[in-house]
Amino acid sequence: MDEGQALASFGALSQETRLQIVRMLVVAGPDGMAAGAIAEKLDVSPSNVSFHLKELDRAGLIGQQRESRSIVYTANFHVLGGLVRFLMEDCCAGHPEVCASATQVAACCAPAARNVP
Amino acid sequence: MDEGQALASFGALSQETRLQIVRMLVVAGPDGMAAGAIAEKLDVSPSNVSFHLKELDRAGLIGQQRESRSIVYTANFHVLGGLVRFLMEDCCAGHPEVCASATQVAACCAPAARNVP
DNA sequence: TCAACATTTCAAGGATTGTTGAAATATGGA
DNA sequence: TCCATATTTCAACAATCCTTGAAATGTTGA
Repeated sequence: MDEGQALASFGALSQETRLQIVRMLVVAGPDGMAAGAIAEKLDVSPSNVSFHLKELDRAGLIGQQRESRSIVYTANFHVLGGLVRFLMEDCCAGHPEVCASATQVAACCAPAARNVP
Repeated sequence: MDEGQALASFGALSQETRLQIVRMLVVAGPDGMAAGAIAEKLDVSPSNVSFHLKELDRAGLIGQQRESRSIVYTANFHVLGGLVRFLMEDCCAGHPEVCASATQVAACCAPAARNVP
C-alpha cells in the first residue's frame, strides 16, 4: 500500500457511519451484508448508506456483489491488512516497542504465528 | 483506544500534509522536530503547518514542548501503537490471515518478539 | 528595552464533504 | 406485463475543512 492509498483509507475510515459499516462487515466475514441490512442495523437512510458505501468502495476497503435483488457488500481484508502493515511499518521505524503490543494482538487471533496447537 | 479516538486519529491522518508530518516525526524519533523545520522540509507556510500540528495534537498523535524559541513536536508512539492495535483487533475478528502479515512486519523490527539475538 | 526570530492566532474565502428527499434503475415474482 | 422490493443517483443545501496573509504572542540576545 502506497501513501496515496493509505490517505484514501484513512479518509474513508474517518467518518463515524463508515467506520461502523467497516466494523460490521468485518464481523460479518466473507458472507457480507446487503446494503439494506446495513442501513437498518445502523438506522441510517438507504440513500445515505449508499453514499458511504460508495465512498468505502472507492477507497478499496469493501467490495460488492449483486445477489438477486440485494447488493451484498464485504470487507476487503487484503486492503485492511495492508493498512495495518502501512501503519506498523511507519510507526516501527526504529521503534520496536510499538510493534511489541501489536504482536501480542496478532498472537491472540493468529494461532499459526505462535506455537500454540 | 475507543472508537471515538480512532475516528479522530483517522481524520487527522487523512490529510496529506498531516500524514507527512507524522511520518517525519516518527522517523525523527524522541528528539522530534521544531515547527519551523517541519514547515521548511515540507515546503508549507508556517501558519499552515501550525494549523495541521494543532489538529494532530488534538487527535493526540503528537506532543509538543517548548525548547528555547522553538516548539519541538514529537510523535506519540503510544497512541500510534494504539491505533495499530485498534485496526488489528477490528480486522482480526475471526480473520487470522490478516494478522499473519502484520506479525511478519512486527518480527522484522521487534527482535524481542522473536528468538533472534 | 529593543530588535530579530519562531510560532500561533484570527478572519475571510474557497473547496470539499455530508445529508436529505425525490426520482431513476434493476430484479424477481404474480 | 405489472407491481413490489432493493438500491442508487441526483440536486440542493448545510456543515466542515483547508488555505492565506496579516497581526499577535512569546523568547532570546545585544
